[in-house]
Order: sequence, then structure tokens, then C-alpha cells
Amino acid sequence: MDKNPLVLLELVERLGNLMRAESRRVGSEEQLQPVHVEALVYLSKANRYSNTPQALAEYVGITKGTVSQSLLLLDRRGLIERYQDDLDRRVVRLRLSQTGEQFLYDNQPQHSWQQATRNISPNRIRNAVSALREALTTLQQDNEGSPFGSCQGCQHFERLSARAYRCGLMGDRLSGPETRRICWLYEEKGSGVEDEEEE
Amino acid sequence: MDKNPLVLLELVERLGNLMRAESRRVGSEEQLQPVHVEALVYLSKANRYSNTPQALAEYVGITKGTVSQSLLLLDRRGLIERYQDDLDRRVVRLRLSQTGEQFLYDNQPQHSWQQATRNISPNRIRNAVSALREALTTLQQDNEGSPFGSCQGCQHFERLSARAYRCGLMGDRLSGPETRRICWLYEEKGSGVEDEEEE
DNA sequence: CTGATACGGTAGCGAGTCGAAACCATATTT
DNA sequence: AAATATGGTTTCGACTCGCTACCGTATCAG
Repeated sequence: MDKNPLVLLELVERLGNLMRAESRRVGSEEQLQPVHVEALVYLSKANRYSNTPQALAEYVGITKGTVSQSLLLLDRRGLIERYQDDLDRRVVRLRLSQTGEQFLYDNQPQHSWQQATRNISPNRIRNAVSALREALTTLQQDNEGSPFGSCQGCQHFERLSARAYRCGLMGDRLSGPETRRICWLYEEKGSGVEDEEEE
Repeated sequence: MDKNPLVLLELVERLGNLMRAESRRVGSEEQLQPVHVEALVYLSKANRYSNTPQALAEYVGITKGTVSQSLLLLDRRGLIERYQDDLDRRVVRLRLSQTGEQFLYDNQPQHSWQQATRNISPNRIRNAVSALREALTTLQQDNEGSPFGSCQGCQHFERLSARAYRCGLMGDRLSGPETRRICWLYEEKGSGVEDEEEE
């Protein structure tokens, strides 16, 4: 009866707008733009391979030039720290400063979302997650953007023992919590070439 | 295992970002910002009560001042038309121009989304829609923003006969297609006070 | 080792966003 | 008739954002 996919899009966009407005609200006190808040949130969730300007730019969907500006601002405000990578001295690494952590802790940009979803049964949430995840994966393939995901479901993820993990691509051992962070090297597990051409 | 609601948020934001990037892509040819494209899409879906700068501002989550600017630009470009309301001469009404319609038709901002969702079963989409709808409703209540919805499920909606409808709030008769457009006067049907307080 | 090329990041430009506040014109209330 | 509310517009300053040019480091070819 509905044109369902479009309705879903409508909802996603609208929720996105609202959460963006929320970011705006949260940031206004500190004179931060929504993008700045998004950047802080991203950094709080990115793993060790993904805390660079480049990855951030891809994630929020803006150019590296703009990201560079934003980072400058966040640095001036003391919310993040920038330091050089030892191995490749071109790359800049980012991390939240103490103040940055505190800012997120105080303002809880996701709080209103958690309120809004608290009455939805875990099961329905799980279903929604799975549907959206599928849409995201396809969308990313089509746009050839970087994937962004966490170790579960990543092709490079290896489990050494009960509590020891490893990234096969980079060769590092990973702690348990680290395997749940966002990584832009993520590659979908079963995704060699799907023959599922349906055209 | 997952912190599901947060994962869902993550997905919604990311999909939102991607679709925003898509808007950017679509608009770049015509030198339009993402917001401009969003505005056009909105106008193509808004019903007769909701085609005003005010409603648009609430919908996309920016201030009326900014909206005013954007509309100026869209008007200059000949993508929309602005005309005064007869009854209240303060209010400006908006509609897509021929060119505006054509623009949307040519560029299909939602095309990539439809591609991305075409392999998701209707049933899963329906579930996702229902979960997100619930989140949206709650979020809007908490933020006391205008609700935005279509006649199905609206408190003011009246069915006069098989194919004749009416908005009880405004007193107008509505055509069938019109009842499926976006309205910012929407009020959730069962929404006096839910006793469903769960903490 | 040396040049060419690739790549991560920064800098500057111009058009535009954005919130805030002031403002205008038209309702509405008193 | 005056006070107030409301829908829109204007102006301001800080910031975004794509773009292009640029810098320094890495990598590759000879």
C-alpha cells in the first residue's frame, strides 16, 4: 500500500535531520557546528587505523580541505589533539583530548535518541538494524566509498583464541574493545564478487 | 551483544550522510547545495498546508532566515514559484516550477536509494519503517518539533465516503492523492497521553 | 642515488549556510 | 486604537564546502 522503500528513505532522512539539529543544539553552547560534534563523536568511536583526517572526511562525506579547517578549529579549542604518525610522517593522527572526552560526556549527543528508542523492543531494533545495514552496504558499494564497519563481519578479522584477536590486513593484535570500534578498512566478509546480478 | 539502539543510530546517521552526499552530487551540476535539493524534494511532497517557508524550515531543521535565503536562490534560478496566500497575506506559498519538476525528474535524487534497497524484502522494510517511525514520533514529541506525517494515522483525518476525505482541523475536503502528501499539522492518532510509561 | 609520481595534509578563494537579532507587514487580542 | 503575535525578509559575522594550488613525505623506476 505504501511505497515502502521511499517511506523508509523519508524516515531516515528526517531522523538524520533531527539528529543533526540535536548536534547543533549540543554544540551551540560551545560555538561548535554540527560537523564538529559529529567529528568528535566519530573520533570517540574510531579505531587506530581510522583516526585520520582522511577517514573522517570520508565518514562525514566532506572534502579533506574542509575537514582540515574543522580540525584546526577543534584543535584551537583544545578538544582534540593531533600528532604525527611514526611510520608514515605524512599522516596526522587524531584523538580526543581530555576536554573533548569531557565535552561528549557532559553533553551526550545520543541521549535523546536513546530516550526515543527505549520503548522499541530489542527484536524490532535488531530487524531494523539488519535492513538498514543491508541498504548501507549496497549503497557504499555503488558509491565506492570506504565501507566503515567493525571487526565482526570483516573479512580481515581473525580470532586467535578466546580473547585474542588480530587484523589480518594490518597484522596487529587487537584488544576486545578495539574490535568493536569503527574501522574504515572494513571489508564485508562474503564480498568477493556477488554473482547476484539482477539487472 | 551489540548495543543495538546506538548501532541503529550509527546507521541512520551514516545513511543520512550518504544521502546528503548524494544530494550534493545531484545538485552540483546546477550549483545547488544539498539543502536546496532537499527543499525541492520536500516541496514535491508537501500538501497544501505545508508548502510554506516556515514548514520547510522546521522540516529540514534550519532557521527561517536561512530558508528565506535559499528560497530566494531557488526562485532566481527559476526552480520554484512563490505566491501570496489569499486569506492571510503574510504567508508565502511555494510550489515547484515546471523547471523544478523537470529537475527532480531528470536527476532522481532517490534513485540510488531505490537501487540499494531493491533486494530487501518488503517485509523487512515494513518492519524497519515501523521501528523508525516509532523513534521519530517519540523524538518529535520530546523536541516539540512539528510532527510531519500524512493523513493515515492523523487525528484530524476523516473519511467521508469511499473516495472522499476531509481534514477535520482545516475543514477542507481532500483528494485521494493529497492524503498521501506530507503535512506538518499531523497529529498522531492515539496521542492524548500514552499511559505506557515504562520508567 | 635520483628523478618522477603518488599521496596525506594544509592554505586560500568565493559562494553559500547558519543562528541571532532587527525589522516589516499583516493578523489578532484587548 | 493600541499592544501583541506571527510569517517572512534582511543583515551580520563565523563557518562550511568544493576547488585548486601547494608542501612534505613515501614509493617506484631507472
